[in-house]
Amino acid sequence: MAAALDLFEEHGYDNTTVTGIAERAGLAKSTFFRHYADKREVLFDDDTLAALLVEGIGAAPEGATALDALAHAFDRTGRAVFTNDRREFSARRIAVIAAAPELQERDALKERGLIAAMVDALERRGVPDLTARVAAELGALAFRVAYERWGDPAARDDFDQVLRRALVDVRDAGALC
Amino acid sequence: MAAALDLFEEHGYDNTTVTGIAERAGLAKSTFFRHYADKREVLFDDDTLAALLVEGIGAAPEGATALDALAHAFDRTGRAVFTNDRREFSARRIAVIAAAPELQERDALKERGLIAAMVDALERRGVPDLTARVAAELGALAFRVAYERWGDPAARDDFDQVLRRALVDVRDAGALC
DNA sequence: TGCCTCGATGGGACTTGGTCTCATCACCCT
DNA sequence: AGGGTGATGAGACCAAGTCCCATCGAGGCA
Repeated sequence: MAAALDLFEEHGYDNTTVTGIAERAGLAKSTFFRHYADKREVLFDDDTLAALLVEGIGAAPEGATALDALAHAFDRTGRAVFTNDRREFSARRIAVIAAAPELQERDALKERGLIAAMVDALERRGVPDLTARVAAELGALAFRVAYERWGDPAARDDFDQVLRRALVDVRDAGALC
Repeated sequence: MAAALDLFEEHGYDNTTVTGIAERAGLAKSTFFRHYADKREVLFDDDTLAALLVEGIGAAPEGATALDALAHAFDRTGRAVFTNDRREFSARRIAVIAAAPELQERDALKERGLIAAMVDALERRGVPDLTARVAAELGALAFRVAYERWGDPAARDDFDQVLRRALVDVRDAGALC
């Protein structure tokens, strides 16, 4: 993954071959595809996030609203996954993805997966379907906003704080619609 | 596009080759790629939707809130693009996309594009950034819900009615978060 | 020590998506 | 009749992704 990120930065996604990535990492092309389903996946292989979110939503206090359950899950998840030593990496990753449509595509799909997982977890709490979908969508938006803000080198707060703040901002903005 | 939809239904997306699609349509492979940027794009080549939405948002009455502007745009757009004779086609298209991850990926990216266009149009009306993002996200959700409901063969209403209804539902659900 | 198993890797053949170039063909204009 | 022009066909070519088989190294075991 590190080799891929380097090469994508240096030559662009399109001008980087899987053979090149593997070579740089000291592996064969076939070994690359044994670890990643395809070239895009090399920047998206994290499944732990969804699992943690689902668990956190399930563990939220009984009477919490949908967005409160999300806030609870975010608090438990944020700092665990996005440690401060990954901040610089996140910024580089965001920049590379923003420059390659194929990576944006994968990013959008992964986000859909996250949203679907959140909707599932909310519905298991008894939240009605459409409410769950709206809440998950807003949660995902807050997450994206937080990820961008946190990736800023000038930012100093931990991810969970940034995320909580973003969720409040999104909720407030939603009240103005 | 018709040839592709047929073959995707019959053999699945993965087991359909571009050569096969072109053959069925009486064309050469190179001609296919002259019309569509890639194999996925054959089901997503519609740019008019975004343009109509942007225009509709710009034309909404001055004092309207963000979601009201979206509702206005939806009213002008709905029936123009999604005529009743395309209802069956939409249902087939949805089913094919749901069965192929690569198509879902493209679908997710196109939706992001639509959202970005709506955010732009809203910001040009003076709507603050985060409010615009929330509104566009909710609008996209309403759009997706409406597209699904409208594709149901049992549905009888025109698309713009279904869409308006979906937007109200989403707004109500948002109030419960 | 020698043998065996097993998971991870390397290597290479093969299919398909996608790009590019060149030739051809139909049509239109004068 | 001739010459431009835009759409198409044909095929070479590259890279992504699949598949199969050979190899290697780390234990486990007699």
